[in-house]
Amino acid sequence: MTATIYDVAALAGVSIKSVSRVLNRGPNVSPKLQAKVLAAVETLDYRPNLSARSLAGASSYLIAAFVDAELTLEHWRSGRGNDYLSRLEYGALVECRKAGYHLMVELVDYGSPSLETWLLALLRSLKPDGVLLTPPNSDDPRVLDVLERNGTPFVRLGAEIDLDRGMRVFMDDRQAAADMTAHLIALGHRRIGFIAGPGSYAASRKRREGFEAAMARHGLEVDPGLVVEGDFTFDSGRRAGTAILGRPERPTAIFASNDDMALGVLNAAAALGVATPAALAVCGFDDTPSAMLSTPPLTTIRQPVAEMAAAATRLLLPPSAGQQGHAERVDYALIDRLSTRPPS
Amino acid sequence: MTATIYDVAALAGVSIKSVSRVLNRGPNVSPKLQAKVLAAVETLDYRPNLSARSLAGASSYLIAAFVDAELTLEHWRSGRGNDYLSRLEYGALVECRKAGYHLMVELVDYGSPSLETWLLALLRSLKPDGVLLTPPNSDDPRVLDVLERNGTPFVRLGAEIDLDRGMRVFMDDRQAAADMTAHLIALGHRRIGFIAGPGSYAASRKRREGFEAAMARHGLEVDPGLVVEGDFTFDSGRRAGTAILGRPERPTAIFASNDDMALGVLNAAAALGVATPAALAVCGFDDTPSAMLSTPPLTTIRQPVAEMAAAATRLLLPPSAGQQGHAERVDYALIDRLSTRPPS
DNA sequence: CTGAAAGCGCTAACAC
DNA sequence: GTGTTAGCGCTTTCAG
Repeated sequence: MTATIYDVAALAGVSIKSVSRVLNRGPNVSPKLQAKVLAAVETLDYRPNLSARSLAGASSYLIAAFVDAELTLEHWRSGRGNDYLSRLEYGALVECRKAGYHLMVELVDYGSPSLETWLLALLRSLKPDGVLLTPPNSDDPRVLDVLERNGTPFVRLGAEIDLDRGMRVFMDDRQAAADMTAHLIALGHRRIGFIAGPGSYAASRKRREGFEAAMARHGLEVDPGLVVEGDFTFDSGRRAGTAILGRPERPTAIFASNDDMALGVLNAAAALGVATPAALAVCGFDDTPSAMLSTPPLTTIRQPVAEMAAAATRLLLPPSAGQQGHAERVDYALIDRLSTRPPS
Repeated sequence: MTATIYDVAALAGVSIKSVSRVLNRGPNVSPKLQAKVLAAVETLDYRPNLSARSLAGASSYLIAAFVDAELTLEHWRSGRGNDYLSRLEYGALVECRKAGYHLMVELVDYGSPSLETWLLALLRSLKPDGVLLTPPNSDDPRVLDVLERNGTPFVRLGAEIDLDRGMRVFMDDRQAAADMTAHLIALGHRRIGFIAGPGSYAASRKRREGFEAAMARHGLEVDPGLVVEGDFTFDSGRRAGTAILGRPERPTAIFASNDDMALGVLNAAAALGVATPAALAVCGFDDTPSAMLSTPPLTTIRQPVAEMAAAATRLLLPPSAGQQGHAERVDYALIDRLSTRPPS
């Protein structure tokens, strides 16, 4: 009932191999033959069966995105959503679609002791043509090992270590944080509070470095009492904000390492009767959807997750497929909204 | 190099058919044989190849989620994120994983004139064991036609028309809106503003009906000047809020049909110097991540998207697979946060 | 209860 | 340029 390659070949009066060649842009196809095949494909509304292709050939037309199961489940359970994954998926999906590929998101248990075994089994059962690795797992040596051993091309998003392994797509977190800090300084702020992310995240460390570097470059001192470490959640931001605003000499601005924490600061300020942005400028990092929905809307760094995913996917797809060692930097943008203004 | 079913059979000293039977829980397997096979599978770290399974058998171990391409891309471009998709994926992914299935998200161009052709081709090339349909496309007759013609089981999320086609999972938007309205009334509110969603969405209409029904049941009049239609965006909520709050007799509460619009109302109130929740109670619908990150945090209805997706996925998976006509209702929850309190 | 053989629909060598 | 022929790794008849 469903048309197969044989039906197309029969209708076009050629061999199945010719049909295959036309469909796969193989060499040595006369225009006439191509036209006949294409016409037959059209009439029969034929589409090659993915499984058969994958089974017979080297390509599965499938890209897999490996996502940390625990982190992802925790995000979802807590109702915090998973904006990162959502954006990643858009970028990857759009590129896959253009090229006739499909995307499969796989939850990977990075905590499992049998991770390697499990991963290898997954790779063999799925045979993806390429794998997208998201942080913090872009830096997991076990994953890199398995992928390399299996010969599967992969792109690491925001990787920080072993930079010569696989392909990479990243943004400059350090410079972005420095830019944001410089932006506050240009506005006239001198006492600036900073809420860091967990030190276990490479991106957290980079952002903090950028903040400190920019302050130093402008000859400004970082008051240690104005730097607090949070864990990227709203609550930790609220607590950190409350602590910082409770100090005898208040800062005129607070830079939080991500948007959720910045929103927590906004909440803390409201609770303490500190007007934002009049009495306190607040800025974040990531440009999550909530950032533009807050009052006041948040000045932040737009992390181009979707673009990163799109670039990464293109690296995995032909014709650029699998350029070992290739690294690509994508640009961030400072989004200037209403939560930052000069100190009064 | 990669272990196949032959390797397992050889190691276990049985035929490949027996291995297949054990793996597929087929009938007539002696415990001894099963143990031998399982041991061999373990040692070889064997995992059946998905493509081969799909090609040979009736099952592809694949569930596809059809998502509106245009809507999704628009969400992405606007930076609004796509919380719905993210939650959907969570629910579906978790269930798929338990059952050894894989999830594939496909962007579908519902605006395309060749939609049917394209869909059919997709179904034939992927051969998914089931399809998850998201609104507003759960109600697209062309999609339902293709799916039915192709014999692919499908579940419609939040469908409103042709209720006898396929399987369905839904929540009671009308009752939820009525509950929220009753909640405001119980708090002491009498003049209540309402911001409706676009009339083209079935859910919008239901929510509005629920609001009106609850008001009527409590003998309260709906002031037409206090009901404005938005388009589910923050901006439309802000505009609607500004309009409502600009009226001579202000309401003491505003119920927005989704969270983004409710956040817009919060923003409008702040701009007009109207204190929330002291002078104005605000509530939303959906419980998006932003709802708990706002100041004040938003009272809202938690739409159990993940649970709906999980339930839908279970309906597609064995043993319950494809119970034509089956419909399942999932429960919402009224999340009472700080944006609503009695009128002062 | 278990095994042998026949494909599923395609790609890839290898001929012609 | 184009066609023939083997498989890819599994499930499914159909025998035993």
